[in-house]
Amino acid sequence: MKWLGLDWDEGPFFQMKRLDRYKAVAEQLIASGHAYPCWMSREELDSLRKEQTEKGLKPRYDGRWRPERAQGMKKPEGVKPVIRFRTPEEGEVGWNDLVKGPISFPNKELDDLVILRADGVPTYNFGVVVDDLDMQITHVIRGDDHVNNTPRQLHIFNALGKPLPSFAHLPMLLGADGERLSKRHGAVSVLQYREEGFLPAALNNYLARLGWSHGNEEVFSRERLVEWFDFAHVSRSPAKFDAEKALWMNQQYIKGADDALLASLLAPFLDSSAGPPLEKVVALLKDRANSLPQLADSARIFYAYADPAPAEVAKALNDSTRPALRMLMEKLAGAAWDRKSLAAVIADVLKATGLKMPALAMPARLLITGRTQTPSLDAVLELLGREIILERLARHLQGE
RNA sequence: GUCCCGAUCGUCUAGAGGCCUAGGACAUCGCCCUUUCACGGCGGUAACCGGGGUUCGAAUCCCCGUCGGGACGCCA
Repeated sequence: MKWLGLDWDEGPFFQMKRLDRYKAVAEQLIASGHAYPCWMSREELDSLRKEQTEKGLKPRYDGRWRPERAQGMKKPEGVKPVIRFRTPEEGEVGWNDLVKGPISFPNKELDDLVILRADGVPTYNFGVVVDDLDMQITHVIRGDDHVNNTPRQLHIFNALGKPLPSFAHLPMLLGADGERLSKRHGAVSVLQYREEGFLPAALNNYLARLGWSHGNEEVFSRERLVEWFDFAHVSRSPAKFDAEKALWMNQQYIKGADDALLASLLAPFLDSSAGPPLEKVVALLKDRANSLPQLADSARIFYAYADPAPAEVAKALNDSTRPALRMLMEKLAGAAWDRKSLAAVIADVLKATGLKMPALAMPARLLITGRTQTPSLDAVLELLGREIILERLARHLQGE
């Protein structure tokens, strides 16, 4: 969350430190007839569920320890009971979901959920209601997978005589394969995107855009998102994460990022200790990278020289390029070292030899950087410096 | 199996009954720019799941089907 720049107002709070509070609320519910102790064992529950499933029924607790039914049932010796909520058996519960609209469930689909375990630890559906109440939560915004928990929580709010918060259920995120993306399936930590060289602002923007929209807007700042966000435009169906588009978004942010900032972010991906100032290199390259590792890789030509394959060199050097490169080398030895002058030197060589730019620039790139895909030759020359350029050209033209 | 929710280009989406000959973005294809690769510019291919209604008129509303997702724990 810190990496993404998402901050919070208070907490964290630990439920284990609030056990007394949950217990007190549970007792209140028991006193008002909304909850009751249940001594059914896990084994009994398991076989009941198995039976129901085999009959094609929904597996549910049957309410056998409800006070009005437990007459004559024998409490097992020395066993602490769990506390169950007494869910209404008739009617239905519903709410107006901020993103999905009206949703309702028949009460007969629900069962009497456990709210407090025998050891006094609250279960999720009970714990969050107490927490939401105590912390004065106004909007419960969570994943679609919680839609089915909402009616149970609604009942608890009602039993406590408290007003309901607003509920909003956001669509699930699916992986490229259409499989749900979650902690338990296809787990991807957000931090993995940091490792893959995403800028937090880019990921924020992409994620915000996934499942929510504001007309045709694609690239927008966090401030804009805050200004524009509304539940009405949250989509109601799950969305697949598209790595290609995420990368494109990242590229938009890399292009617009500050050179010095980018240079500092590159540290984990590149050793730039020997060579030109990384900031200048970044300025030259940032338009053509969609991730930090990719940017680092294209920057590497300035910091780590790898000899080109001899076969490539042989292909690049022929009777017209060889003398042209020699001429370039000679002129560079005495040239003023700024991009404009260097461009003029290159133009001179082209004029004198009659070669086209690519015919000279491609072999020059290969000899100087070991690669054929680099920024403009004059820019590369300027950043690398005279000494290195002359040394590399000489190395390959030597003895020719 | 039961219940809940959903469905527009390959993907993310715009769309609140006539502004839709269905718009934008990513991807893809072509052209231009060009010192290679990118960036950028221009253009193309490409979608309202199916069937019934309602209406003068439906991508938009209703019903059924199909498909997709979610939930059915003393997990959260």
